[in-house]
Amino acid sequence: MALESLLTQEIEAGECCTTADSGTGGCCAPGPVIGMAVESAETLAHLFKAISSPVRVQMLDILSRYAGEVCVCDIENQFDLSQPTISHHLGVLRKAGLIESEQRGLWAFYFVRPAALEQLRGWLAGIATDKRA
Amino acid sequence: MALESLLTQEIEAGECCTTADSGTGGCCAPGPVIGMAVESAETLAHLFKAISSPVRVQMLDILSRYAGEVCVCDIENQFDLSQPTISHHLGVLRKAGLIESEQRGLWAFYFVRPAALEQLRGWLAGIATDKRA
DNA sequence: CATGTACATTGAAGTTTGTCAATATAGATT
DNA sequence: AATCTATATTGACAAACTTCAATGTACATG
Repeated sequence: MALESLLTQEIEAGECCTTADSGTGGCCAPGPVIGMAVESAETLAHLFKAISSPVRVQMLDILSRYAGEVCVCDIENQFDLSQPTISHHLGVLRKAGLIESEQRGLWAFYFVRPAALEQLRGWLAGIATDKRA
Repeated sequence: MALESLLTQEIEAGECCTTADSGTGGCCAPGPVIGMAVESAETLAHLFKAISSPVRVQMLDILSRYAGEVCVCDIENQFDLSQPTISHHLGVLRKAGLIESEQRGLWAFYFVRPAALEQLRGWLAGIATDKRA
């Protein structure tokens, strides 16, 4: 209730919100109430973490442009990194569910998985932005 | 040229791509050619990294729901974390350009910045997904 | 001005991440 | 079978991240 009032009321001097200090020692809203589900946050954060490296951003970019048609050695050549490191980054993206691989003969071909991306798009679309900034 | 051919040609046995070993010792496409600009990747990765923690995902969620109207102490109460830790996470989001703060008397009110979010939305929208998965 | 309150910064400890060298695996070639 | 080639895994180390206690800052109040 603290927050709902905040949205419509002016803040009085001496209180940071309307239900200041409701017994628990805190100044404002009590416990974890207003946030999203914790598991959702963890799932999303895990996906974002997988894309939180420039190398992996570029990998996704490459894989999306040449969907399913670049072998790991092609990807390897785009970076100044060792083969195990490339393999590691692909593994991070794969374990996060963002990409998938298909073995063809001696080579592995990766491609982007739509489902995971859709989750990110959906959440980002729902993040409303303030009017003023 | 290696990759363009890959998209239309079948892979011959014994080669992972059509221009295999063009003198440099590699098997496929040479140097960094097919990827996006490195700075773009770094910028995007930096933004994604800022959202790569469950705490910060929840913070963005809260800030978007109660845009510009939650003080730090409100946010603080939603987590089982110390005040400096909350301040740290807000700082990460702020330094990444995802949120901004406004001081009102004794309290600080944060709100989401549309520009940064739009960058992420734009890139994610451009990541094409393969037909098969 | 002295004190209290909201928030930020600093410093330190434990954990995670990025990277590579070395090694393993598995399919292809001879 | 022996060898070669593409990719994955393991182990190790440095860098970065998360967290908290302690301290600093700035506004507000008595």
